[in-house]
Amino acid sequence: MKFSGEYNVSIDLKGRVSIPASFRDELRQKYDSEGLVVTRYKNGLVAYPPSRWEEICANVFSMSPGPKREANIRNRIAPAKECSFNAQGRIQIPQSLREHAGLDKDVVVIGMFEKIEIWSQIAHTLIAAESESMLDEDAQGQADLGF
Amino acid sequence: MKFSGEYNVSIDLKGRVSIPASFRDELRQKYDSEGLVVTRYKNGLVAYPPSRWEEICANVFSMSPGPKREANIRNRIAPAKECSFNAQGRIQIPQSLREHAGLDKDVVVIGMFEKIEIWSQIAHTLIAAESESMLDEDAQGQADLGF
DNA sequence: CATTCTAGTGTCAAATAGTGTCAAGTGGTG
DNA sequence: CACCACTTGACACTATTTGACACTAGAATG
Repeated sequence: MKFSGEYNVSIDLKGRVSIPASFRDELRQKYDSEGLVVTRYKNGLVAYPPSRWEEICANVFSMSPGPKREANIRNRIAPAKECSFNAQGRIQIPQSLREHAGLDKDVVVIGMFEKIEIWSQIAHTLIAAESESMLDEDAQGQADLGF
Repeated sequence: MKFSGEYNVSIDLKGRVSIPASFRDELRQKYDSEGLVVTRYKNGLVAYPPSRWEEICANVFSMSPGPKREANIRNRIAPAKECSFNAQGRIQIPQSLREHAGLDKDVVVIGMFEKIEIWSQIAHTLIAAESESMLDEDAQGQADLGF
């Protein structure tokens, strides 16, 4: 059972986000971890179990020098921060990441199997609507998938 | 734990930039240093622990004479300035470097493992957006890396 | 040569951000 | 409907960052 499900959670006045208990259980059991590595992703955030993050970093650092490697380092690796849970299961998200994602009061946390996405409610509404219309336009593709 | 994380800091009216406490701790512990060597880098600035800077200088000076060696000396080595922290953890950035990077009020400081980059907010927003669209366009590549 | 400007320094104190913890809400489950 | 686990808001406390101001050194001006 990987991370899954969509949760509306709130952010407290100091920038801490509650991570759903089911995700914390999963992390403890499958990854033996009490925290997450959070970084930028599009105009939201993404969080990985620390062990997964190490693998990703190793992959990026082994790329040959060039603009793609640099873009990954600049926009994914460098802004990343390991955040651990407090007694209430909240993580403190650094200010720069909160600003990047426009987090403020209402936040959506989504289990994406190997990773967890974190969006502001607004950004999530937008991206979900966009995805929905993409699916709409491809009735055949959807049918082929069995939907 | 090398330098990492992205911080929005401000520059005071005399051109001093606050360096995040986590970077200062790292410098003190791993490099036994109370300052940074700052120089030009693209249209921003980059800062190194003094011991790393010595190595870089040695590498440049051992190049065989030619336009590349000269360009390195002219644009990287010559403009560099060692800046030490004041009691509040700020460094004074020379005027010529501030002008080069267009620093004015809002500044972004980014930990890049062995070095620290310093950008004006505007320049950083631009470069990050550029990097982001490069990553966006290569979904396959990103998936291969494990993101 | 005296005076005025400007850039830079040192320091203080206010403002802001982050941490730890408690207890009140909330919603799901039996 | 009562219980329980989870989530949320709140508060006190600490650490960090920021704005302000007085002071110094050196350059520019008359």
